[in-house]
Amino acid sequence: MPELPEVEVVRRGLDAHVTGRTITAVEVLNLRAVRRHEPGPADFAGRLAGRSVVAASRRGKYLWLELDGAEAIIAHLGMSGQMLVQPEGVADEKHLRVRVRFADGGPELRFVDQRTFGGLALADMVEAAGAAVPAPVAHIARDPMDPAFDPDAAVTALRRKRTGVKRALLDQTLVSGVGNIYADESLWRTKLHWARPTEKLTRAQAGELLSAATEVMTEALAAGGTSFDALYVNVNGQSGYFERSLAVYGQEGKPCRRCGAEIRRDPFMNRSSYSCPRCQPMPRNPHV
DNA sequence: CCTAACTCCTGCATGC
DNA sequence: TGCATGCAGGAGTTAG
Repeated sequence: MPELPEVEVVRRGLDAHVTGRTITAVEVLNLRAVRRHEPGPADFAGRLAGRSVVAASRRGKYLWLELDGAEAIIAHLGMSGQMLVQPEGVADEKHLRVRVRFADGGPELRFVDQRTFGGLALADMVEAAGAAVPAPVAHIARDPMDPAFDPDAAVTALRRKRTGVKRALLDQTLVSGVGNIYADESLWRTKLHWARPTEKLTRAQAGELLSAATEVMTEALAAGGTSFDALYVNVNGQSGYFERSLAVYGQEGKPCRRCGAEIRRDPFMNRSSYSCPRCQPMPRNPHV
């Protein structure tokens, strides 16, 4: 599932293959893919023709192609979204949702998404907390890879939230970029149970958790991202290799690599949390 | 204002 | 074999 490292891999691919090019035509093959673009698919396609891409940017799991004229194509990959750069004429992917053609006649950009949780939209660039971002991203906190990321402010935000630590870590308005996989990995590295109430966290513990998240995502990025069941691929259609390095996520029943206890899976927010029962003991007052 | 549940979607694995 | 169910889950929306 695309979290920060996977989205960053895609951003780099887009920067290399799309930045500097001029759009000639956009084809929306699935309405749901542009549902966040309020004026509708015709408006989306019509307003993109003739525009130039000046940069590929990212905050957390959001990425966007900045255009001339203070607008951007904002993209969220959801669970299964892919940005593919394909030569014209290559057979359409089964779940091709949007096609973008360019004036140079080179490879086209394809948004492919099986589960359709992702989508594209055209948005205005706005000023938010000293940064220029598309309007729909204004409420998203800076991620740990952002040069302007403020760890102390993030620690304060996490501890102010009255909930379990994993819920807080997944809240993109506090710290962005972390999803279910890297949340579990970060908690394991910090030896914290996912249901630990945030108000019981010391500043030091919250800081260690953020450091662990930064560390694990940095390692994943170096490996090209994490991938399962071939749903996530980078801009050229290649999967990452970080899944081999996961300590707890998806490892139910396997021995903890630190203590040997069997990794457990708990239901959490209609999904799963993986943890080591010995390294990450359940708190006395779990916040489920 | 705050937190948590709900909802969207497709494909694969599992069970009866 | 076929059908129902569960699971993967990010984030906007709604409810309390």
